Amino acid sequence: MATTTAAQRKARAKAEYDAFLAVCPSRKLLDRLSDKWVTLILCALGSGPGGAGEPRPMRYSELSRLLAGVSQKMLTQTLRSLERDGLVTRTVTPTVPVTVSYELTALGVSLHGTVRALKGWAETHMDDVLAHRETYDTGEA
Amino acid sequence: MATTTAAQRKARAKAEYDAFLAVCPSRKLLDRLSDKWVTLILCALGSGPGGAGEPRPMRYSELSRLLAGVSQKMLTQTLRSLERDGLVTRTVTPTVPVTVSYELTALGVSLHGTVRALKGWAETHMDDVLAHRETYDTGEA
DNA sequence: CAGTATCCAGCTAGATACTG
DNA sequence: CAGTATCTAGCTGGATACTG
Repeated sequence: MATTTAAQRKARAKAEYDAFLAVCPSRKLLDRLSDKWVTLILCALGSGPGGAGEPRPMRYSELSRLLAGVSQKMLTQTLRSLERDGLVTRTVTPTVPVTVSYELTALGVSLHGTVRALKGWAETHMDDVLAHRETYDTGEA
Repeated sequence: MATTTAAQRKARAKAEYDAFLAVCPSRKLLDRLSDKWVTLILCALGSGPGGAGEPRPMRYSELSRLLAGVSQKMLTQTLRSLERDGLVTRTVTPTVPVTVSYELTALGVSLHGTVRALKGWAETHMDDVLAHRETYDTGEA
């Protein structure tokens, strides 16, 4: 029997990894997470019919349409990395032509709130940031 | 007198900007926010003595020591962009040698919780991700 | 439909040297 | 201390063409 609960192990994990340290693997993970396409894909796959946080399976083509401007290369590459990291699942249905569906895992769902907040912040505070930039830029002239 | 409250304007802003659209300025803002150093700097400046969320002024050299591995160029560049966007303030005290202090603005504080959550998620779930990667990689062999 | 493969322009970011 | 300036290797990501 385990002498530590899952919650205890989580707490220990958080204490042991420190993204401020260059050598820490969590630094590299943070770097991967800090990606425009990661944020947008995770946001998209987490906007279920019941609202935010609920997983919503999406096809490759759906994603490619929703994430305007993403290249095939970046979409595929990002989805693969998310699959590798256990954040999304990739399900192939052998229809003709083939159908591929992507869905958030439990791990992916646990991150969804944060990336959604990031996207939401950018949209909500766009005007503030724009105003600050203008002030800064005219002051520098 | 204004016929709309600040809260109403915020809601409208959020509705008007959509980071899923390639042409939307919030897409570019999201891209800037999606940066390893932005996340770490914002985390650092928001870890006040009373805990998370409380602004904590830091000197350039303090930041450079805490964010292990950051180059002078990246630190300065990132701090400048955060200053331009109104997320941090830069205060120069004319001592000899000069002392420069960076501090989160109210806008910066409003983003702190999210970036801290991102950093925390990476540290907490590092083990899960690592486990998934191993499974994925051995399966591909 | 859902990719894979290849090429390459351009930007990024590290290293290095210098300064008020 | 807190930068600025410069150079460049190499990685990123877009464009393009092809496939099961």
